[in-house]
Amino acid sequence: MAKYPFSEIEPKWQKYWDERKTFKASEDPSFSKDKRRYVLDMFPYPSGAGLHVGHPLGYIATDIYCRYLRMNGYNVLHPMGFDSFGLPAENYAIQTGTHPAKTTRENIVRFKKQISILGLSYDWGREISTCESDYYKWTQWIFIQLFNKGLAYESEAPINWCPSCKTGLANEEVKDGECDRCHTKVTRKRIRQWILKITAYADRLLADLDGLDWPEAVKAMQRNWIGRSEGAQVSFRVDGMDEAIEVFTTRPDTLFGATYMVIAPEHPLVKKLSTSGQKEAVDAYVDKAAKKSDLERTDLAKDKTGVFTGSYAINPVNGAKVPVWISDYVLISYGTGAIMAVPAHDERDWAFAKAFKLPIIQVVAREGSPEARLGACGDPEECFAEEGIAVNSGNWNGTPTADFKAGITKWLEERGQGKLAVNYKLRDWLFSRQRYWGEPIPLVHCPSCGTVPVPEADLPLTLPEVTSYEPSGTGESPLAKIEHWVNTSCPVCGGPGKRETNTMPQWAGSCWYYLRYMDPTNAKAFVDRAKVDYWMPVDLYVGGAEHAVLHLLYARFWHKVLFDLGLVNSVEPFQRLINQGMMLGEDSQKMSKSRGNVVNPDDIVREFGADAMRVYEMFMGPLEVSKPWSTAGILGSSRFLERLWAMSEKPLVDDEPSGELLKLLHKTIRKVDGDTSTLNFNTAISAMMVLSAEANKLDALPRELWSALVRMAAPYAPHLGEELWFKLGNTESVSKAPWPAFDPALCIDDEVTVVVQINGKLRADFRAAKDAGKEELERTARAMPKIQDYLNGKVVAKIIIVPGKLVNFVVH
RNA sequence: GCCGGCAUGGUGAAAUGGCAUACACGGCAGACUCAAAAUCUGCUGUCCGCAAGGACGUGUGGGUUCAAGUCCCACUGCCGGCACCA
Repeated sequence: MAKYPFSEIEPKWQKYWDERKTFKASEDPSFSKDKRRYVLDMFPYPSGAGLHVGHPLGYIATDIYCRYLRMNGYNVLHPMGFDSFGLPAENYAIQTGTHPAKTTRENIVRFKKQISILGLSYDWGREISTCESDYYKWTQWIFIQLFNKGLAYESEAPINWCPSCKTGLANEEVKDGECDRCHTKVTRKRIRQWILKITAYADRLLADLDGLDWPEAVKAMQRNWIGRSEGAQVSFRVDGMDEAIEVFTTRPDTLFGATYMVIAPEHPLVKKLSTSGQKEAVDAYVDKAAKKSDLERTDLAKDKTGVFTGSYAINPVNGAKVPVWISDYVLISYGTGAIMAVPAHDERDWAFAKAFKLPIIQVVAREGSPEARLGACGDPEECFAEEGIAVNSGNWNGTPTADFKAGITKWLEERGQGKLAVNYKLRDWLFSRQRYWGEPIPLVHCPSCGTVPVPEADLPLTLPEVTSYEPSGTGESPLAKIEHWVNTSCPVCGGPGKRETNTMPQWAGSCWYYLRYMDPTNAKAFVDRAKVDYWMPVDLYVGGAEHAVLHLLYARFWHKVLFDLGLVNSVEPFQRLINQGMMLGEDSQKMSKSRGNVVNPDDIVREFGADAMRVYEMFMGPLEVSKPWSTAGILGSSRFLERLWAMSEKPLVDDEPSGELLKLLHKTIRKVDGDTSTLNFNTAISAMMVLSAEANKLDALPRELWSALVRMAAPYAPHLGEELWFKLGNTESVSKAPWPAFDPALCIDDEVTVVVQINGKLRADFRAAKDAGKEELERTARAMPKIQDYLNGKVVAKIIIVPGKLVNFVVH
């Protein structure tokens, strides 16, 4: 038997789908809301590097699912587009002078070609590309909505700076003190930046995670990243000054143990608190801290450093005078930038107090300890950071931590010296980049009107042509040098103004692309609300886990803002999320050029066909887990498809399949149906393999069985599916055919194997009618000679009988 | 250190608390063939045994249960994330 001619079949059907727009989606009102599905892939950055077999994994999965849904009568929105602003094209432009738009468009063509040979059922009529001005016009428009809502602000605080990418980075883009993209050590730099106030949505970004059908790991990562912590804000009066230091603490119950305070080197009170004697030392320390990178301030510098200001603060609970220190272990960006230090109950304060010989007073004792009963103790030998019972705390002695926290917070509040407070680890989003290839931020700086947005009628504010793409590295983008572009008139007063020269980060375009797919050519609005109501929210979103906090957090933030503006219908954009696992190389290592273990999908398609590659990638194991590629392994999937092809050459008969085979058919439909709907594609394929192997034993195929098998296989191997469907005499795409139905009555076996156990160990089995009663099963089991041997001379203490399954004799 | 996940044959893996290893790769044997490829059939967890059969077996150690890969407790290893966040 010759190999089935996939190299002819596959292009033929791709052309057929393309010409007939088989997968075009429209807002057809005849589909009820519950018969509509929006299935989305994370869109790619069209890199010039080309794909490896792991890249299309998620695309194949969603494609199978969409084809399955269509056959089950759903109206499916399944679009694809390109995240096309980004540094690689810009860096290539710097090297070669080629305009990034040109490189990007070429890469998109290449990318589309490479994925289109896989037979993916996208509605390409909805394709979008974030770097095209008819798209980014609306990215700019949304930015203006954020600006007008007060959610965008300028700042000059020190930021994360990547010296290699020559741009500022958001917190989320820094990993282990390195730039997430290029792994260069991040430094601190003070330049003017645009920041988005994502922290204003921290509580909702956290709370709304609960209702999402997302992997626990991703939800946990976002919860961690948002990092909500509850405590108290406490005010410490500065001795001899009309000033107070505000601190945030999660342990107000340890206030009696606060023996000193620490403010960050950037704290606004640094100058005022420094006494003349300490001024020189303070200035030197602050200067040194400013030069340290975040990495030096954290990972590398576990040894505590600091300097005394010379000033003292008054502890509100006991009036004690405590010294105020400056140290870079306190971060200006968290809480109030100042802490009360309780060395006995905080590891960091403990290390600092030891280093500078500051007093340590224990105020919490382990529950049940002698100290807890006594309410007092001597100098502690180690730091105790857990909860317990208050000691050395005046009237509060004996109070458990939780009660103490609540009580002291109320006590402080009554005296106007504190209140309940919630803090988030999440920082505002550093949103501007000092680079060329991004959306220009549509703002004009006017000397008399301030910063004003570009009027909607003037959007898109397009990128000007430049002669050099090179970033200046000084914190100005290449746009700053284009005078005719920078110099403009103020949209409010008409006077001279200057354009904002920062551009947006790559995340901007991906924050709302899923909305534009619904209405990709709308020139009047970013999306028509009626279309949003038709499709949103996204029912299934599939993509890589690397976006767990970055893209997924940013997009959720923008979506909530759009919701608040009444522009979208849901508080969350992506109801269900699945992270496809990584495809490793044959050596079980991450697939990468440098390791030389990259497998190219073009080669696989040429040798085995796209259908075989699709089926194999889904057959390998669960979608979510990482697994190594095996070119030898694809043979099994290839053989399965070849068997289907060979079976299609057999004559068809109109008789019903024989009893056992009919049951197998219906059980297979039930299995494949269930597993496909839950994306358990590997076990669905396995079930089809079993059915095809059984049916292949016949010389002539029952038409009903064959038709069902072809339709079940079609979402998985769509080209072969169409070919076999037409070979069956059909004249319309199998994607328009109904998914086969199963008869539950035919899924039940008349006779089942019942196993017999002695003390839980399997000793024998027998066949019995499926509905045989307990008495009958026990009688049959007891009658077996082998079982009689085991029971002989033993006392049967108990018999467990599960009808249709087993008989277990418990003996001794 | 904290948070999340994973651990089953030579390999990818399957298994509503009820026959561990379905399906596939690889391997072995056979059929077909002058021969090979392709295809088809059978066998393939480990150990003992000529066999019948038996013992052991899902990272480790405990536990719950008539029965545990599955539930509970403690641990080990690997992967991912966070990490001076008060």
